[in-house]
Amino acid sequence: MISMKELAQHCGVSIATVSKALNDQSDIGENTKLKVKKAAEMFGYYPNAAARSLKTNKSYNIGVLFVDEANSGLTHEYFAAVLEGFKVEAEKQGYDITFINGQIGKRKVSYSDHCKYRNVDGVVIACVNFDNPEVIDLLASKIPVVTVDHIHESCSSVLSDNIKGIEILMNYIYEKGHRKIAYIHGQGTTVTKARLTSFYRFLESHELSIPEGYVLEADYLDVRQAMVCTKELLNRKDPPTCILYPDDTALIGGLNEIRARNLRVPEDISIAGYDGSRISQLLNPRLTTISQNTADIGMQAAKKLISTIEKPKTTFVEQIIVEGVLLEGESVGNANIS
Amino acid sequence: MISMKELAQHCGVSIATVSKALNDQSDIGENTKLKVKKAAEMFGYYPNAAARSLKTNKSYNIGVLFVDEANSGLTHEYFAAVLEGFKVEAEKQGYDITFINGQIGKRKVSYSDHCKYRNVDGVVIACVNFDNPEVIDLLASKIPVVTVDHIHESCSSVLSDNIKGIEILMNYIYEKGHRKIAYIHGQGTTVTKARLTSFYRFLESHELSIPEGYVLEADYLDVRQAMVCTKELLNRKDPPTCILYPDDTALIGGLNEIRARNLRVPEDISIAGYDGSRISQLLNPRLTTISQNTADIGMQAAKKLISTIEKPKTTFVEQIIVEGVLLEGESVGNANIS
DNA sequence: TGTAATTACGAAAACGATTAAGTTAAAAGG
DNA sequence: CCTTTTAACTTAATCGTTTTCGTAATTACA
Repeated sequence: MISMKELAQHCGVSIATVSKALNDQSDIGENTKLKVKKAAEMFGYYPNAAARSLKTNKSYNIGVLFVDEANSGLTHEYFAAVLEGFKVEAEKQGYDITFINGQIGKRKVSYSDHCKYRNVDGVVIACVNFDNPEVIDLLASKIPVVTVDHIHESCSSVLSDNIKGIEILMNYIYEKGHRKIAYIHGQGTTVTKARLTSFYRFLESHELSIPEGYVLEADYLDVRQAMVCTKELLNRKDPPTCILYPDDTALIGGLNEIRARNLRVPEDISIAGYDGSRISQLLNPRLTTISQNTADIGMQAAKKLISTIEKPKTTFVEQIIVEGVLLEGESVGNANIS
Repeated sequence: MISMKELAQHCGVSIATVSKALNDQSDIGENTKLKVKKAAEMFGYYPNAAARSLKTNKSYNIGVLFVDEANSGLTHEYFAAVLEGFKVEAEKQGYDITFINGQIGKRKVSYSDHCKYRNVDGVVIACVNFDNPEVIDLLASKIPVVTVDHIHESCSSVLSDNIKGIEILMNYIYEKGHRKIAYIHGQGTTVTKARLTSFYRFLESHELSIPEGYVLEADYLDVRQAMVCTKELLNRKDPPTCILYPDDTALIGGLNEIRARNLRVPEDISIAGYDGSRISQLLNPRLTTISQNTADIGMQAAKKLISTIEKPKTTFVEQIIVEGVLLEGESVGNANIS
């Protein structure tokens, strides 16, 4: 409301002095600084973001880019949770958050142009499709970027530890005596690759071999596809004793198919999810799943991005791996060793 | 990247001409306009948001304020879905979205100061606690506001039709033969009041009377409290034949309690949720619930807010009511009329 | 005491847009 | 043919900051 000009008048100094005093510049006397700061406090002065941004090329604003082919946006439970963690940390450090999109007014522009238009200091990208040319374009730009769950050579990323996640999960399942383990996995993405690799690696290191057709593909969060895959597995002559799902939601599709056949979980068949979503712990039986520490992932992303923004010279590009934990529910039981 | 100055040089006109041409002002010749616009297109020119905002006091930026006591933020499924709807519509109309919070840099400020700092053109408030003095302060400010699920005399609001929602639901339940209907309702908020009123009104108009203790209070989304309430109801000598829950998530607490007693839904007892959340349709049995049209609520809020911003004179304060629809699942069965 | 260095501040030019007011040239009017 | 309108620009001020450079006053030093 009140501007520097008025503050300056009140303090009997020039505008320049006010600016410098508030920014703690060295060429202002201690008592002047105090006087100005007190007046600013009194009048409830705060700088005009636009003016400051215009002059300094710094907006204290961070862009968030999220595009998935399903256009789920904020309704994507995992992403929303990560973003919430990101938001909390960013705000703590004095940054605000603005969504990046492909428009300026009525005109269609690229994501990177939108970022420049809003002059965001950096961008966090969490999106399924990193092949999108516009996303690639943004990654190639000068704007500091941190990606979530995707590795790119030019920027830091925060990754949920999918390798270890599957490892922990498989280990638990193995210990329970399961040997006939099927994996309905998600599609595309770095995440899928990591999990699948980890899955095969586990099999290998434990000298397990699974029949052809035990590894199936279904979209993330897609209940119907998971159901179809489950049906396929259960129809086999050699059905698995345990099925891994791409995520907790998809699992429900499988669960419904299982129940439709009057099979009990975990007595007749074991199932495991991924994500540690809210419902996973509300279902009956409670799901055994890997809980991704979304709040931490978000926080780490914010910390890294802000560090990249503020100390570009001393911040290196790195991959930050955030471990998940096993949520031991009741959906994986002891295998009937027959 | 390229500024008006450079555009002007290229076109051989003054900066003012460029500005006016791009803004379609009447005192610029048609051919000049065309020339400028073409050049702008060619060079990929877009205005500098900060400069424009500074000069015009318009930011094409909308603030989003969400504070609930649980600090669930974006992980709040209902809010996230509403916000997504809001975002889509706002972006379509050329507005960006920024989260409002209580900080500028390292300093604590009020929400309304934060809004002024970022110079947002308007704010959408969706929060449980409208008694928060800072929220009241913001509502009292000059900034255009639209609230979601809360009525305030000075601004428009978009409301899920809780009156009708409960009415539809009760009607359905009634038609199924239920007469002993219990209601575990949420706490505080305008929403709760509307639903509760509608509930009682229905009873009255159908000359139903329910025993003392059939109406209980439990926090929204609180699984444990819902479980406790359910326990209390089932322990009665005259247990209800149908229980309404504050929301689909809380319902799961009740469902678990019901299952723990080896009761079947809906054969032994019927239950109904509220929200039409994603899981509600994944559970077995599928929930009978009221689906709130979150995308529409968000869209309406955005439309109203932008209209208030752009045409303050001709836009009136109003309450926009968005109807929900009954999602008929299998959780409400025919009452055993005994 | 005279000069150099230091301290504390102010004047003014940016940043990139918008816009009121001024200017020129052509068209219109008598 | 001269004056008035109108059309089509340009000039320059402005939004609220930051920052470079300049300057006055004080202090340090020989």
